[in-house]
Amino acid sequence: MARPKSEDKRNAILDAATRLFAERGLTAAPTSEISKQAGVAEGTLFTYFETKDDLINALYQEIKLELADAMMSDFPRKKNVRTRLRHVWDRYVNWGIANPKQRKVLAQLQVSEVLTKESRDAGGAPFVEFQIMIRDAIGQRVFRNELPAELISRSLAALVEATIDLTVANPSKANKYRDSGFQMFWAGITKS
Amino acid sequence: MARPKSEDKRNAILDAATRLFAERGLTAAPTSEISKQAGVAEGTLFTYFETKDDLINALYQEIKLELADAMMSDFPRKKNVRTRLRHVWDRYVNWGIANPKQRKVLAQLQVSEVLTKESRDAGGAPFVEFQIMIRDAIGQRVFRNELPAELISRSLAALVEATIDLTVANPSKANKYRDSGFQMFWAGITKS
DNA sequence: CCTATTATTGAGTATATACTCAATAATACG
DNA sequence: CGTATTATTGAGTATATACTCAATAATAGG
Repeated sequence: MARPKSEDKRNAILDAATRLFAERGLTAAPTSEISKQAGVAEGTLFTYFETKDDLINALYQEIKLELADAMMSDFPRKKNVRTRLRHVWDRYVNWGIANPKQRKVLAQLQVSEVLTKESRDAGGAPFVEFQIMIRDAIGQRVFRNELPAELISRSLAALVEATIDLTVANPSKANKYRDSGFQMFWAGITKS
Repeated sequence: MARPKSEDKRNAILDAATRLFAERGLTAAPTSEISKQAGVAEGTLFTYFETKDDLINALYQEIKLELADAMMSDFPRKKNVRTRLRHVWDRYVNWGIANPKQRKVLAQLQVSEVLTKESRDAGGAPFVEFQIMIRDAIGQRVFRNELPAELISRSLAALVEATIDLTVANPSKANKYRDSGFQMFWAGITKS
């Protein structure tokens, strides 16, 4: 294996793509610009990613992994469900505020037609521990009766996203939004 | 004014665009294909919409208007807040199930970079009555303290979207999903 | 029925951009 | 070192597509 690929260049390409996709959208960000901003020749981009679609799919998995890492680091496995959910909630909110471009790209990718089923599956993989927690809690009847697990995960994600948007628009109320948002979520899923 | 434009042709173009955008995404649907499916020459498309971006912006406003009409028709203005919210909830869910393509296009448009601020404002206009209802209810302390109006609207939208997705995946449980989703929403926003 | 005006057509154009490839440079390994 | 292998470069290519425009058709108003 003579002359290995550089992890740095790969990351530079993914970083530049994140910036440009967030600013201009997936299709309005040409590979020529991405490679220029990454500090490599355009041809080099294609030694790291066979096609632009491959780059997009790789970026999706990368960002999902970052998000999962942020959410699940120091996860308090021994604490009760509410504490664990609050942990995930806070980490997710913090990540979103700190990484607006990643968040914007993710929003575009979720609805795009270029993501393969494999990418979607791979993107979900880092969240299995979270999903297992939800299923366990359902088994232990922590939540309102008959609530599907997917409804719970999706409402968490949706309320976090709304919380982040509000916080970005009005940063001084960050703590208030974080609390109200979680209270609303928790009240919605638990028994009255 | 010799030879007027045809409302039918305009609608045919918007319909074809909806289909193609839903199937292939905004940028992968060429104007040549849109006009072909609409049964007009490509040049005709550009007499109805100056640019493709204009077409996209017009389509956005059109779909938002349809959705608002569906949600607010027969709106029970005299009934209590819960009943009114449930009305909106049910209509929104029904519209989403009946109009999967419109819903998919809307999801793409919300995160796209081509929507102008004017379009976003115009798209929100048909929902003012709904927004006013929320603000009134907040004034009357119907909801949990300190919940921002935007958090309420967004969580309704998000939970409806999740409910629709679940229903489409498992139509026999439509009624169950519709009920659990709304219960979750209502429990989340009202005082315990 | 005339005619001024505007819609319709579709072949043609200008432009953008994903991807290629021959030449060159770097490096792992013997 | 020497060399086989692979990365790097960037000018060039093939292709796609948004938009134009001259010719033609339709229609409102007189």
